[in-house]
Amino acid sequence: MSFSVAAATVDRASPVPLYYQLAQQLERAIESGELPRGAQLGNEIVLADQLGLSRPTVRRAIGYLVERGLLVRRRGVGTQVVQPRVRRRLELTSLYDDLTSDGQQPTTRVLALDRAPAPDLVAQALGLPEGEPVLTLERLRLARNEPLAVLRNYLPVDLVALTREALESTGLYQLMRAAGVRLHLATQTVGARSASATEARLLGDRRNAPLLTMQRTAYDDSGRAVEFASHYYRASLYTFEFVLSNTR
Amino acid sequence: MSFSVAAATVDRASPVPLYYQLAQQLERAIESGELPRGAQLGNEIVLADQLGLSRPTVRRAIGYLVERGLLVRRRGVGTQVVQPRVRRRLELTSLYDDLTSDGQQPTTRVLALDRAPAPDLVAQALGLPEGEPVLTLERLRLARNEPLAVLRNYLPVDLVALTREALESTGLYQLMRAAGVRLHLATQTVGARSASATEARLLGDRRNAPLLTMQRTAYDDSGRAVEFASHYYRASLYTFEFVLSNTR
DNA sequence: GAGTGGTCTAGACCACCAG
DNA sequence: TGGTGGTCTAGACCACTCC
Repeated sequence: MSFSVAAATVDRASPVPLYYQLAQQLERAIESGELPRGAQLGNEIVLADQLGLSRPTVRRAIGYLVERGLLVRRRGVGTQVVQPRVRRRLELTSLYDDLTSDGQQPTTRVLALDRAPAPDLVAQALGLPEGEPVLTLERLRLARNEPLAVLRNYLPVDLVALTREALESTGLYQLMRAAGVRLHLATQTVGARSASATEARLLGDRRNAPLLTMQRTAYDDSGRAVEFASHYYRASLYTFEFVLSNTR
Repeated sequence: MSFSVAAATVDRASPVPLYYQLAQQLERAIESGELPRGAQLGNEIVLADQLGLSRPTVRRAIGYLVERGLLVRRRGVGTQVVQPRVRRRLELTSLYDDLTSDGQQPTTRVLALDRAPAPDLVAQALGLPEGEPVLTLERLRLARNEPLAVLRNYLPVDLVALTREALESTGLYQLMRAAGVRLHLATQTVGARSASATEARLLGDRRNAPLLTMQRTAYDDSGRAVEFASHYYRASLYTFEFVLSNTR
């Protein structure tokens, strides 16, 4: 059975690209179960016709969802829904955003917020001279009143003005975006280690408890390094999930 | 200074898509340092002209590299090289492939290879009835003669014929590909925990040593689940690295 | 205003898969 | 053999950035 996506419509007056409007509508249809696992999407040319779009535009929308693992295309066969229960692909979002959208009521305690000379590793990641002052930030993140992670971030001093109040009521990435920083790219390293006594105390866990660690360098759309982060999470409460796909 | 990519050529007789040929040549130029960090790529229309390609084809090649974090495009400005020292994006490859390409001389000891009823978690991941027999596989992976990870895999019984010999001389994914399985998509969860006494003994590490864990369900291009894996790695020897990008 | 990438179109031909 | 996606072309117009 080939599903008709007649419900989809695009708004040509909107500044949002047509392919993206279509992709979002398809994504919603998949997440709502309207397009169940295995559903055929129907051939691209007909689809384009129904929507009043060209085939390349429709293909681009489909390609976006294929890339994110929601659809599969097979030549001679068609396009099908792969994953009804979608895990969101690990995206360029913050822990705060993720917890909020999961309804986990994140809270934050600012442990430190000041300017300090950049340690070697940080200076190197941000492309600054060693010892250059950087905005240095340490936060304890809790979810449902349970300590979850310690977040250490380093930012160029001129990037964004931060206050304890702002940081306790929202996420760092939201503040950066509000300050006009457009995050574009990040490289991340995920590992594990045992908690030191200090780390264990902060997290309310036992010494040597397993920690999940993440280091990240984020770049804006000009290629400038705008953030270095070194975080650790209680492994009993947190994991990273993501989708890998093989579309050339 | 705008770099001329006159060196690039495409072979129209090749079955490899033109955009992909171009993308690979650009990637090599970036990795070799021929296109250093910050280099301008030069305008798309001229580039297309020089290469004898259409602009959409050139854009597709560039878009592929933007997606992988090697290039940045800015409207009104141009396309630049972002990352000279590229970390390979976490891709749908096996640990064996990764170690081989890093020159780390992986070796494998097969600890178990048999058919057994699928545990609940495995049956659910593979979409099989509970207790259905599955190919069950446990391997110890070493790099430079040092124990690195224990790999446990579960596969549908009819998928591929495996022998201890084959598994000790190459990677599982290579064997699956050779058997005609086309891996297309995987969902992964990365976490951490402490090693049990048994796990520690296998890895030659101490009890309670931190482990990095990874669970993966992989699908072929028809959307069929073809592998469930539950692996653990010595955290002192292994990390996951990947690039996140924000191209819609 | 000049130059860049961002989007979109309307075709064309090919490769693969199923019946 | 017919239908599907995969690739490619040659344009067009727009939005943004910088001078």
